[in-house]
Amino acid sequence: MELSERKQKILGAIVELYIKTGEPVGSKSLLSELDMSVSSATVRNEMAELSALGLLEQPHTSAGRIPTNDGYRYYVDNLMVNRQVDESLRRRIEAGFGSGISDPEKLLERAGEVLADLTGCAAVSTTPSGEGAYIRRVEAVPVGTKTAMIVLMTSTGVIKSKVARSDFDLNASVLESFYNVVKASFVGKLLSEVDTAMMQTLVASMGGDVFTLLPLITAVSDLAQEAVHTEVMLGGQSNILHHNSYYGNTAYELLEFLRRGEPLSKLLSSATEGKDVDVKIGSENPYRQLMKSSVIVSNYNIDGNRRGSIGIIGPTRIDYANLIPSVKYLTDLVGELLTQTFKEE
Amino acid sequence: MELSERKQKILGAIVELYIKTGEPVGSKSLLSELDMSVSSATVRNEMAELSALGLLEQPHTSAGRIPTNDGYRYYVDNLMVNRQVDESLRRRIEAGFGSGISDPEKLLERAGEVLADLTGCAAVSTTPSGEGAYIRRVEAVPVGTKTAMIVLMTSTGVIKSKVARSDFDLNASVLESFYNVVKASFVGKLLSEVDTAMMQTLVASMGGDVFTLLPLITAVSDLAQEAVHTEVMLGGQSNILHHNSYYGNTAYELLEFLRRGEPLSKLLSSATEGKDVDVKIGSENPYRQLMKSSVIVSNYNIDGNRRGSIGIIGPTRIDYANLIPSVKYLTDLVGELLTQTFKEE
DNA sequence: ATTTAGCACTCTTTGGTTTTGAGTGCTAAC
DNA sequence: GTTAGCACTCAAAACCAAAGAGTGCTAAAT
Repeated sequence: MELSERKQKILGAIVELYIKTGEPVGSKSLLSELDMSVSSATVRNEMAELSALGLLEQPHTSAGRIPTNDGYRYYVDNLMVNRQVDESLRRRIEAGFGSGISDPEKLLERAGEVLADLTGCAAVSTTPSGEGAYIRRVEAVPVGTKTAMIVLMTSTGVIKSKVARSDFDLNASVLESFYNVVKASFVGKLLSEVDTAMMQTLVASMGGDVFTLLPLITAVSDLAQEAVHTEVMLGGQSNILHHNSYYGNTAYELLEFLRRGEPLSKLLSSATEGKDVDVKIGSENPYRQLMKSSVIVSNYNIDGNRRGSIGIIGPTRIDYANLIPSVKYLTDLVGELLTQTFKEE
Repeated sequence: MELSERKQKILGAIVELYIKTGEPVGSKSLLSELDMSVSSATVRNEMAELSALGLLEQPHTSAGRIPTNDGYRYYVDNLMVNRQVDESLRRRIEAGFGSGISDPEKLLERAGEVLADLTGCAAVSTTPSGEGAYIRRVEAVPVGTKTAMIVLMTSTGVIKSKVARSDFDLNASVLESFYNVVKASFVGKLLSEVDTAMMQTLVASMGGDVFTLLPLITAVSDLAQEAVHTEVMLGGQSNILHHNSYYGNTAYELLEFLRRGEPLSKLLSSATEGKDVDVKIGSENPYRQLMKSSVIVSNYNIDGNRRGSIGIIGPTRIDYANLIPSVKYLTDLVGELLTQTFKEE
């Protein structure tokens, strides 16, 4: 869509003013913000044309204009200039991580909280995906004569644990054969390789040990499954109230929607293919509950591989110019932290 | 405070009716619920007296009565009969835990979610306190030539991990001396014994190894600190909206308050000394933000020792008779699950 | 001494009416 | 193409009246 320079200037100003004030923008109040040597009537004509193009709309006939989804989209794609993440903000972000959290789950949770505080939006973050990660180590720690805690650690530093209960005494020799099996069949394997087929052939090949070891081995497999799954975490829910106090009762619906991790997970993974930062505005979102919200998501990479996402959810009239860079900055930082921590030299 | 039998009956009925409907209870509507052979005027007189005693109040002169905090308190202490947790509810609770989550942190988080869903309130839960727990095992897993992931497991099944970075190569002999130190000075120790004093004497006694081992040992100590700390988790925030849509704007304030773990933690630990289930009503709570809320908290025990708490936060007009037993039931269940899992036979 | 019927009074809620004012679209002149 | 002017629209605010639920009080009844 081609717009005259003047139309662009007007559209941009309306979007920004509306983002700032939340009030529909009228031709006069727009002029007082913008130094243009034209009259309000001229602006009105332009606004009428922008409306006809579907970029602006009116809540009712005698009100000012607000941007439509397409209006925001045009703004984000063509008009907006990303603000720099300024020094003080950077410091706040970095301070938010405090001293070396190295558990990735905790780190990502914290990242969500930091982002939520910073942006005043709800924030989502996912733990690093286990795709491509392999099993680095497995331990069996006896906690009783017949029970042991199985601990699995992946190459991405994720640690999962679970108690396994056997019908037999877990004496030294049993543990030894357990470690043998683990060493032969699990350590170094990709998490995704540990599936039911693999387990079946493993069990078939085990012979006599199978009864004593089965519960332990099963636990290892369970943990591997768990570690592949990315977990979705949500923070800053209270911020939604802040925004949606206008929107009436949708706040509850939105919060309720965000509680369910599964749709969120889809949202994050579908987003941001290829692009640096993905912005979905209002009805561009695939879920009814997000029709009035915008979602800004970015991926973090560990060692150059995309491993997870961090994003924020806010009203469509969100401060794109400032927040998109913020999300990007935080995401990159998280990627760096994780890469550094788990770099294999 | 002594009340005539009739006053008790009236107060109880008002509390229950108000809890059910949320509307101030008038003398007539009360009579239609209650089969008493007196007139509304008599009831009015009684109500006036209950008001004078500070058990009832009126939102405005010409409205029905609602219970005051003291009114609720009297009801909970003297009038209420705990409902049984019925079969279907038990099943829902037990189903909520699915198949063997044995990571205590995850289990408690899940418990909070289950409780929130069940009660329609926000729920808080704490991870098992490390007080009295000892260090069961420590592992150092190399992730690079100079970095290792330190994993610590406690007797209560809590697992904490952290990456330690050294200036020296972590070769086999370094790891061996690390394990020696760990075996001698950490394994079997109470978490609370690992403090700065203990660390200082340890470092002093270490001699030449100190430079290579210090980062690793420090990490162990950090993890022990972390493991003593109970973590507070919050679930079901969206439910607060549900209730507080009446209350005006307090919902945001409340949510914002609940985000901060620290006051919550105090709340939980101060509560429920000795008692089975602790109920704090409105202004009985030590925080301004909770003045209009009630908190129902109960402890769970592992092996007979109090280890943490689970509770719900709702409006003062919460269904005490049903929810108090529910909280109790869930708490006991969690205690049992954790006890079973980590029982040392 | 309680209980009750009756009544005047209070105060929120509800709904309708009016006023206000920001903002528009159109027309005609520049 | 731009602008001044003007009639028109419509949400929001202000105002008012009526309705209704509920009370407290008094005086009679039990």
